[in-house]
Amino acid sequence: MSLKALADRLGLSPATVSLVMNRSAVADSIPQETKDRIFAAAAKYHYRPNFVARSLRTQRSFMIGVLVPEVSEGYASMVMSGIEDHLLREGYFYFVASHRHRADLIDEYPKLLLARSVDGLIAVDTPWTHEPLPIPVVTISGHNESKGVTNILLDHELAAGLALEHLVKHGHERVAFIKGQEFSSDTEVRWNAIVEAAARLKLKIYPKLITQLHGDQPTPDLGYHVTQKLLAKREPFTALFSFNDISAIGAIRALRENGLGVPEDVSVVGFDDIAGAAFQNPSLTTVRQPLRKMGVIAAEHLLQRIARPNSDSFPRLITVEPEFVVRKSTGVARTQAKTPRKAK
Amino acid sequence: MSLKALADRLGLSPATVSLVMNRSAVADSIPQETKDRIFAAAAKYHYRPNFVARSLRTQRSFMIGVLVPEVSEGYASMVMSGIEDHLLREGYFYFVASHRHRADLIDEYPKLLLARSVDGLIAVDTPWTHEPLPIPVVTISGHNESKGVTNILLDHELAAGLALEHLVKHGHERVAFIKGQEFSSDTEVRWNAIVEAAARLKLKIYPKLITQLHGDQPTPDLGYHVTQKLLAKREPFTALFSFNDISAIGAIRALRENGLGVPEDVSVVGFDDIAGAAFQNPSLTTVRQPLRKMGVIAAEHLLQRIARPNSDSFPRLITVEPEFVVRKSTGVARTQAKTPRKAK
DNA sequence: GCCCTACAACAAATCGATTTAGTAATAGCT
DNA sequence: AGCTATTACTAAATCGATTTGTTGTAGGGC
Repeated sequence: MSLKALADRLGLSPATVSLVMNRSAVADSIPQETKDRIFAAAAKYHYRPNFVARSLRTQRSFMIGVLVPEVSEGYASMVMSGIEDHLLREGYFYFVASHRHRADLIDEYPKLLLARSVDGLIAVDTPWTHEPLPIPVVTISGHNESKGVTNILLDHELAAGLALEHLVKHGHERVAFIKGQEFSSDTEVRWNAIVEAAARLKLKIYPKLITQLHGDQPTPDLGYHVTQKLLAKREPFTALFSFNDISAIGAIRALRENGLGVPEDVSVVGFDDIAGAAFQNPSLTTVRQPLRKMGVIAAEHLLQRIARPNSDSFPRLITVEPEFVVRKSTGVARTQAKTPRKAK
Repeated sequence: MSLKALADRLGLSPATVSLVMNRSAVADSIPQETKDRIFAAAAKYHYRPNFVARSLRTQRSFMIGVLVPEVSEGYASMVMSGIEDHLLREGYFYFVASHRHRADLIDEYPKLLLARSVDGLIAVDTPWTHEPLPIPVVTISGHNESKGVTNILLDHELAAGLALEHLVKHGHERVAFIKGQEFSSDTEVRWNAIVEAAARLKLKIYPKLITQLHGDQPTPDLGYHVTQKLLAKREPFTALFSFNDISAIGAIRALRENGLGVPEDVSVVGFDDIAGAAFQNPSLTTVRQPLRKMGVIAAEHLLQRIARPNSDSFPRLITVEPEFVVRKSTGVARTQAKTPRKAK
């Protein structure tokens, strides 16, 4: 049922019907009786305006593009959940595209989405080095200074401080670190924050206790392997601060297999507080990112920018605060750091 | 840069440029030299056809709607990952809408998506009782007989058989069951398959050992609570077969808190094999659903149906096979089922 | 009786592509 | 020369809405 067909049935022109349906100011002069007739007919025939046609005419599609590394992974999907909440409430739909860290896709998808006439773009955990786009862009953990981009970032200084304070307070002096992958946009900022917080807390960082994740699959295996290698160095430590919960889970397994108890021998701190963190065994002490909230904030700011196009007065940076969640994977440091026994 | 603008620069009509760009048969008579000029200009000015305009004219949007209960949850996001893989490869984009089991949204979203001119719909783990839609619909674990719908279902008979055979083989005779929520479309079918397989294997099912999940949040808490209640009955059992991995994880925690070891006192079998299942402690024995693959299959069949509209010869039912994954949460049954001690 | 304003509605252009039904010019054939 | 066939294009309709700029008509003021 098109506008024209509806207008024909009413004996009115499409223009009139459109004006009334959209509550245009021009329709003020149209008597209530006629309006009611139009609304009644629209309801009766289940008229819904064709969005494609409307988009073509108004140059507004009410569609948003969302770029993530991978949908089937806790971080991105929590953020998406927040994004969706707000967008659908406001009458928008969104496309999801996951690039799996492939540079060609990170480059191509925004263009494809643009050709689809999306009104705006949200990039989650995706490095953003694009030329300025003709539509508003919001990044979450994007870490960049591109023109026209609103960044939503965690306060990594606070995050690092909370985690290290917790460890220091429990007597840990030899702390191992698992850094994030090269490609992860949080990696560098997070690490700098850790170095800074450690200095402030007079916690010495031992280069031999620093490892880094490699590989782009979001599985605990990465943390497992990296921890195995760390243990092979036989460099004692009483705590481990992991880049994310997924890796922390793998790390715990590796520690266990090497005869080290968590938290008796080694305290483990994760990052993110993904859905599964609380239900690990032991439950994971971790730095919670307000992921859903970050998604909501991203959507809100994007829609605000869409509503006021070519206004230059939008925030470039929005910081959200982490929360430290103490669970069972951390405890008081052993006086003597234990070296692993060989895994049987 | 529109088609018209491009045509103007070339001194040709939009018609010609469109015909050539789309490699229409009508353009066969156009000399290669002209075609090359057109392609060169298109590349030079980065011409990309406006999808909205094209959709309006051709009545094909190359957009798919995907309906899920919740994006931030392992089951749906694994399936989505498979769906996305295939769709983007074929030049489609997709909208995601999560209904969180709200009946009004389950009813409304398909209509909204239809008004958006999607070419097809995939409903994941969503009961489907809609009137026939004018576009192809594929459901995953939808369990229904609606007209015009392609169903993709797990072979629940096989799944139940695999799990119960494993338990029976290990000497389990008193097996507790956690059924799925009322609203989950898999619940009934799965349960029927379990009853059938149990009969075949001469495994007695004790009504007192049957519990059911309640609540629509995808957290282990549901499994935890239900298992607490089960234990409160002080009805002995040596194994527990849970509706899904998430609940199994919660159940394990409840068992532990009541002084029962997994798998020493109680063997636990999950369902789905979500990403975290392998990295639980103990790692979870579970029935693996090929979720990504189910997503891919759904997308494939949907696109096939879109390619051949008003053909009635499409499969109504596609069955995929589960795989039984033996890990560390199951073992040989205790000769004497142990009753829980009070949690301290 | 004439002009002006307000009212109620509509015609037509527009968004950017696709696609059918042409047309003009040249070539080929008898 | 006259006819058809081919070549190389193009005009115009169309998809379904939005929106600007009219157009009659009725009523009010003088």
